[in-house]
Amino acid sequence: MDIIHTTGNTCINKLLDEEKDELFGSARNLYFKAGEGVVKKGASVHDLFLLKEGTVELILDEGREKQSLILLFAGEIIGVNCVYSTKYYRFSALALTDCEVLVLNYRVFSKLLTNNSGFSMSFIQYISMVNERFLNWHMNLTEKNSAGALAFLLCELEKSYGRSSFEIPLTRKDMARVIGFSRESVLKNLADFRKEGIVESEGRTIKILDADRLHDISTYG
Amino acid sequence: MDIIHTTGNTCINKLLDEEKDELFGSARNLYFKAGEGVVKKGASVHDLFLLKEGTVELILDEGREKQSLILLFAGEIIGVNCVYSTKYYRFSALALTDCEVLVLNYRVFSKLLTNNSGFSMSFIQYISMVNERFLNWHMNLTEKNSAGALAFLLCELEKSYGRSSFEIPLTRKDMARVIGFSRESVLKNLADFRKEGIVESEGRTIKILDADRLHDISTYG
DNA sequence: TAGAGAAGGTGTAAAATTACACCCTTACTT
DNA sequence: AAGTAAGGGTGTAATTTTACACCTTCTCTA
Repeated sequence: MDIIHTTGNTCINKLLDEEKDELFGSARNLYFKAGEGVVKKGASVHDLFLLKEGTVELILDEGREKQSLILLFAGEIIGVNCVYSTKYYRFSALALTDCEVLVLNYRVFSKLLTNNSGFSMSFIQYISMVNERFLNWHMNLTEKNSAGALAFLLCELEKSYGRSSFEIPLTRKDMARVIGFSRESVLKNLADFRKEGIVESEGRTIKILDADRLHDISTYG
Repeated sequence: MDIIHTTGNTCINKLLDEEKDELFGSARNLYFKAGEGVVKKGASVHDLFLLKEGTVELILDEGREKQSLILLFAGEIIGVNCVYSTKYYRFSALALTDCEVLVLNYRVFSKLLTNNSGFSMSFIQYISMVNERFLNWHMNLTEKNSAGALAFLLCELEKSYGRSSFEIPLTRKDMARVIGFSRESVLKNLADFRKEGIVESEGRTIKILDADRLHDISTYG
């Protein structure tokens, strides 16, 4: 199955220069340290948080926080689904790395959607793609066994960072939560991957040696 | 957790009378028998399928067809996420009951989105809500044990039909696929529910006796 | 009306995952 | 420098779910 993977939303490019000036002129930058909360579940959506740099994890921090929703990388609007539906965040976002967020003004954004039909059509495409990505992510993780889910996560990280060797922004416990399995399952599967020469891992440094094999495990696992 | 449950999309009500005439004038009705395929995964999205009557199941009919995506009831546009993203269906839709579908012309619909900003904003709200519903449905099923998942399904059906007693449009095997567990798990949990006086069930006739208890099992199961 | 097939149902065995217990190492704190 | 907390790691037991085997009922069809 193809993994739909937005490389960031492009709808803002549909704006005229003067509209961009208005949107960015009313925007401000926020910086978050790794581990900080970016948005809090239940809070009202006042503005749109465009993730310019870093990785965040979306979590449903309820009683049962077995599994996180998804990881978001640079280019995504955090909680874009909630902006025009519930108007409050349905989940929390946690910075996994240091993050830079551009806060776009809700009223300006909405006005531009209303006035510029090219922009609104492009935004419809964007949220449709985000929808697909969420669903795809979740289906990929929940239909798999623990090995397949871990392989999927590693493949996604490789793709997002564009390198086969990277520092994973998650502890083993975090990885378990993201893929919806136990910490022990992550450790055991990671040990298996090492034994079979599919990955090298030492602490947070992960190097994917056999991407094809990993992808197969992700697909058929 | 609140279950977001669209009672059908209302964005079409934002259209002017003449726009409605144009949209419905170019539309046609299709009728499907229970068991028939409504849309096929991989097919291009030519038009929008508005489900006027009946219940359909969305399935990712790949090799691993462990779990279906969601059930859709009257009022929903089938595959609305795909219309402006992938442009082809990412899943198949199967009629569980006899269905009536209103086929809306894609070009007319898109033109109205472009020309009527109130409609497009309302459509953005609609697809955001659909997004929420998909995610909520999936999270509810995958975070639960088999009893909780079955309880969730029964609660959703009760809510959709607006009655505590109904004919379930699914065989036990179907129910298993919808909630992502095995047929035996469904049967055993259903037997437990009967023993504990939570439901009565005889074949496809289901009567919910203790909705509160069922809801608790759904929430904490 | 006999037979096949689909559906509901249940017990037991097998498989997978989680939970627990415990180890080692590192890094931070006092 | 010792103590403690957090993270990585691994074996074994407990739990959950699935798989298998088998039975009954109902319906459709030859």
